[in-house]
Amino acid sequence: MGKIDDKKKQKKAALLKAAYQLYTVKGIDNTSVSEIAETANMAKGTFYLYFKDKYEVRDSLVASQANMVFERASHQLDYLLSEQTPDSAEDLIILLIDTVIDQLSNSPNLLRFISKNLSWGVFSNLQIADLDNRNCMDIFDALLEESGKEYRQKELMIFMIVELVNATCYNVILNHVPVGLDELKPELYESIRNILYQFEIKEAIPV
Amino acid sequence: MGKIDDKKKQKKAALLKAAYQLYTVKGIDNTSVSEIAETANMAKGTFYLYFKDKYEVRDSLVASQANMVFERASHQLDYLLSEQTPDSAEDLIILLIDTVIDQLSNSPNLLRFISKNLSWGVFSNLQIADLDNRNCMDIFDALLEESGKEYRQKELMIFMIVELVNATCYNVILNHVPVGLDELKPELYESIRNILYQFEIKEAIPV
Amino acid sequence: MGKIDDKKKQKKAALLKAAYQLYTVKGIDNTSVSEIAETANMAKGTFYLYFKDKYEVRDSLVASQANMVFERASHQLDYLLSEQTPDSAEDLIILLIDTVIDQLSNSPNLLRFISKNLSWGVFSNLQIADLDNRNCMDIFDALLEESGKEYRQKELMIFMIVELVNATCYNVILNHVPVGLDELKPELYESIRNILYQFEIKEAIPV
Amino acid sequence: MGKIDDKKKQKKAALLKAAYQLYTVKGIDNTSVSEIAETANMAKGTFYLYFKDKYEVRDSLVASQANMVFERASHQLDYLLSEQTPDSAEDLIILLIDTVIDQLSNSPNLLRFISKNLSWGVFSNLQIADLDNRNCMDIFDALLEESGKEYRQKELMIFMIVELVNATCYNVILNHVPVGLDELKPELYESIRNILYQFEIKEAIPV
DNA sequence: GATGAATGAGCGTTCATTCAT
DNA sequence: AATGAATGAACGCTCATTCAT
Repeated sequence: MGKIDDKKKQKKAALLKAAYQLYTVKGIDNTSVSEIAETANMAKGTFYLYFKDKYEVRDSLVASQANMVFERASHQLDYLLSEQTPDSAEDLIILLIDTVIDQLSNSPNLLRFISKNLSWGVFSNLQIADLDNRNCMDIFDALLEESGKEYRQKELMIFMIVELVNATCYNVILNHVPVGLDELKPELYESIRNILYQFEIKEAIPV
Repeated sequence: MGKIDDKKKQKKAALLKAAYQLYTVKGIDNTSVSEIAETANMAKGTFYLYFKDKYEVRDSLVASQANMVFERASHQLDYLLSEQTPDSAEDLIILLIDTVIDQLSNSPNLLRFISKNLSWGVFSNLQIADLDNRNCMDIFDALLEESGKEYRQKELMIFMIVELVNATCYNVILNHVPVGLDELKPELYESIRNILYQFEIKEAIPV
Repeated sequence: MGKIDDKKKQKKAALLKAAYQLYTVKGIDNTSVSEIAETANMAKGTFYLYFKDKYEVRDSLVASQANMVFERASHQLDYLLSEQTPDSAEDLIILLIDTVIDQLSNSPNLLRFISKNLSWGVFSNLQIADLDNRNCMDIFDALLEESGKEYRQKELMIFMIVELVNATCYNVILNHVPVGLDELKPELYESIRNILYQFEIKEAIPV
Repeated sequence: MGKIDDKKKQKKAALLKAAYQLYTVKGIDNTSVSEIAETANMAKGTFYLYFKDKYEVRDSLVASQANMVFERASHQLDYLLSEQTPDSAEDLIILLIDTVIDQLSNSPNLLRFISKNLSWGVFSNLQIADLDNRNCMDIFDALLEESGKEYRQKELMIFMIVELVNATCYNVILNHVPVGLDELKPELYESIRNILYQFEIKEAIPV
């Protein structure tokens, strides 16, 4: 019985893989169900045994792809931390963001796909399988916790950081305007530090 | 005959209006030329007398809509300045952005449409008819000039500000996550001030 | 399943038949794919499962129809030869042409269709399935070989004969001008004999 | 009033000229009324003041173009006769055909257009304006008369000659198969002489 | 007479979806 | 479970024709 389930999972995976290739290259609107099935070496009708339509496939893909990015980023972060100690929580967060950006800059299609389809609502609740199903917010939270500092309106703060990163990287990586990624990064990270500082709760100085 | 030209302008305007309604509600990919023509109370063929295809309509709309937003913002800014003097160039820029945001928050469809279709390349070169065809960058530049301060990498700075505003407002206005617009604004404006400060060239303090 | 393949062949045959009817009556330019599908009692989309467009159907038809004519002519010739011996190679060729003409005169639509669409290039290379895939030229060649006579510029000779037959029969059979087929035939055959004689290599008379 | 009639004739002529250019290059089916009017520097609606549809234009063109060919051929023949005397009526006819062929070989579009659209019925009754509105048959007749010889079934004879010339030249000039025009001509003219001889009424030899 | 804006039927083609096998 | 033939609605687009100006 597990064998059959395996086969089904393989079919589903093949469809997802095929769809991802086509979506990122041609866009979802120019991709037909026929093409997805054909690319996955299946008959057209088989597609409908696994997905309602091509939009359900997209939703499934967005979640899994974003998942992978964060899993890889998390592993990369662990690796970096094993080698060197960062100076601060801010450094940690920027390290995390940096590894994410590097992944996206190596795969423009992935960036395009995620940026177009990943809303804040989905993102903030994204469960990361490898990390005990903690979601993205939890991960940021944990990093902030370790700093010993207090922040107000944490979700808004992370939201602003994430949107700033996403929006600027989208243009810079995909269109190379107005500057290159190397030029963007230092300014972007400086701005992130500023945002973090902006939301930091400073202890009243005791008289 | 001016009469005929008038009629043609009306037809074109009707098509643009119809297309705008449909694009904002259903997206351009799910809007057909038939629908646009029907909504504009015309025969399908008439559409093709005025536009090559639905994408030409979109491009025409993006430019004119963004144009309108900036013209209104500019007028609003002039009006506000006639009533009160801002304290600084930073205040001016934030005032400008604030009027833009208010417009967009009053018309979510407009926001959705512009956000989806206005790339940085188009935006930075957008000619504003009412302002002697100066483009958006020129307007920002002029505001910065008046401050008496010097900034490095102006284009990158403006790019980061615009993208931050656009991305955060898109989510907040359209999806009301993670906070409301009233909550976002003060933090957003504080971040903008920080970005401006970040790029400001500080004079070396003479010993 | 042979069953499914059978059904597909039937569908294709039905489309070919429908297209042939429409092409011969209205011409290919005035025949739409919709009509072909409708005439064949199919949905429009089904057409595109079997043919790229209406021109592919035409090419398929031209080949098969011309094929049929020549196969029937060949069989008819065999039959006639079993009953009576022709006096000469010229007689054989004229017999062959006569059986072709008779077929065409019995089916004006076939004549119209073949004449309009069968160029010399296609004709001269037409493979006749029943005759070991020999092409039309081979068949004429074989008949000429048997005569024991030698001909120069055989291809040009056959070309002139075929074109003369085709052009005159087209008018006579379809428009009955300037004479009837019965009146044309003897003169046409006499002309063919003359053309054959014209290209015959006569042995120099030894002194 | 003649002025107005002149203008009308000019418009009609412009439309015919435009249509001829388009028909010969793109074929009548791929030529739209819009294009004809546009090429003739007129509004689309004006076309319909002069012709019922594009097919009426074609019919008008076929007649006038064929007319021109024969007028030119006739003039050319007169000129040649003024320089040298032909040996016989057969020579005359072949000279006439030769001048026609040369015209057609210089203008493949004209050849394609005439061949496709000129049926024997139209041809045989074609009135040649310059030659006292005698038709093509009359011209051939006159040439044959001068020979002093008698021919039976003159119309059939001319029909066979014309069709043989037309069909062979069409392929040779437009497709260069199976031989070139230079190779075709001597054999074609020899065949024409044979056809003329075939229809010649030979006097019974008095005992 | 001349115009050209407007029409809308019709084209070729695609494709999501169904369903008999 | 898997197939893929069949469907037919809908698409983008063209164009002959009309008619108010």
